[in-house]
Amino acid sequence: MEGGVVQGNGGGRSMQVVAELGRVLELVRQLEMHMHAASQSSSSVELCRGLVAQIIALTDRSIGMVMSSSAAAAGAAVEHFADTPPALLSGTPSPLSDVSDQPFRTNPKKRKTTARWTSHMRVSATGGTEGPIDDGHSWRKYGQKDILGAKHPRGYYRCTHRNSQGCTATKQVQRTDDNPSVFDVVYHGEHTCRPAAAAAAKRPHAQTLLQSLSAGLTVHTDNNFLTTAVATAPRTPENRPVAVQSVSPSLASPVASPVASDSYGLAPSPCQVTVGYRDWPYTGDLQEVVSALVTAPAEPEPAIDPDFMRYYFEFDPTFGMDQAILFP
DNA sequence: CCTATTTGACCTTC
DNA sequence: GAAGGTCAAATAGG
Repeated sequence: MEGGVVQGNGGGRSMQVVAELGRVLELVRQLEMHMHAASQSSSSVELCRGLVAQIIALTDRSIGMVMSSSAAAAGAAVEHFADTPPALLSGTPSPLSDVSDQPFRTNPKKRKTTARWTSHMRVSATGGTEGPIDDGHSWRKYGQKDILGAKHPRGYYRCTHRNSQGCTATKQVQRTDDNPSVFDVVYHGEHTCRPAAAAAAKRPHAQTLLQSLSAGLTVHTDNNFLTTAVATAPRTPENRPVAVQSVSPSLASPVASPVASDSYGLAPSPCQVTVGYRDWPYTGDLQEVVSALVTAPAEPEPAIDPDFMRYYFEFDPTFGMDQAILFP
């Protein structure tokens, strides 16, 4: 196993949901604003009611999109269920959070496990008969169990470095009933092992990494290198796409974003940035990285101060990006 | 020979 | 007692 390749999820449906949730977020912010004024004005109360109705409708629609895409997920790719580590969550409970607490299938007789699930995702394998994706770690199978009500047995894996390095990470892999080439994978615990030489050797070449990142991010340019990056790539817990991990030298003038989850500012030019995946970072010149990642044609750019480049990376923590920009 | 997988037995929890 | 999770001896494969 471990020879499979993550297939893209098309991105279209995800992007729709992202757009919908973005509007929900905006409405909630407006609601919060008007709620402060609501005690003094009856028109604000009416406004709040209207906003609540819109939020409910949008949320319903988003949930519907997710549910329908899950149902139609035959052969499709990666579904990342509410697994983002707490530190990365914006504090809003996910409507899917129930799912992560119930690995694989709901079973009233199933014993409760200690709440240490770290990740639940659905992955598909190319070829159909191979195991799910190689997630960058080496695993050793230590058991298999037929599960009541499931067509396929569940495999139990632990980190190969459990004995040598005391790494306690484990995962469970099970084919879904609907589509045998689609696997449910539950990860337990965090890897504490050092990546072996073999794993390090799997690191893609810089150009490959950038190409992969380019395929996984929707990046737009606007005037003055204004860019927007939204992660759409399938990801594993170990390798979340990261828009920008760090900027060096540090920003000349970080600017507070009008939207809390966004970050933008002026970067000195030349400037080194680190992008890529959590375990596979790539550091390069900002301009080079941006041009490598850009998928939308650039607007004609007005003259800017050659010593600075303005950049803008949209940051959506719910989509598994670790961080947008590290302000000094 | 070494390492990984298989599989029945055993353990834990409900 | 049932179901899920883990252990460890037997086996397979390089």
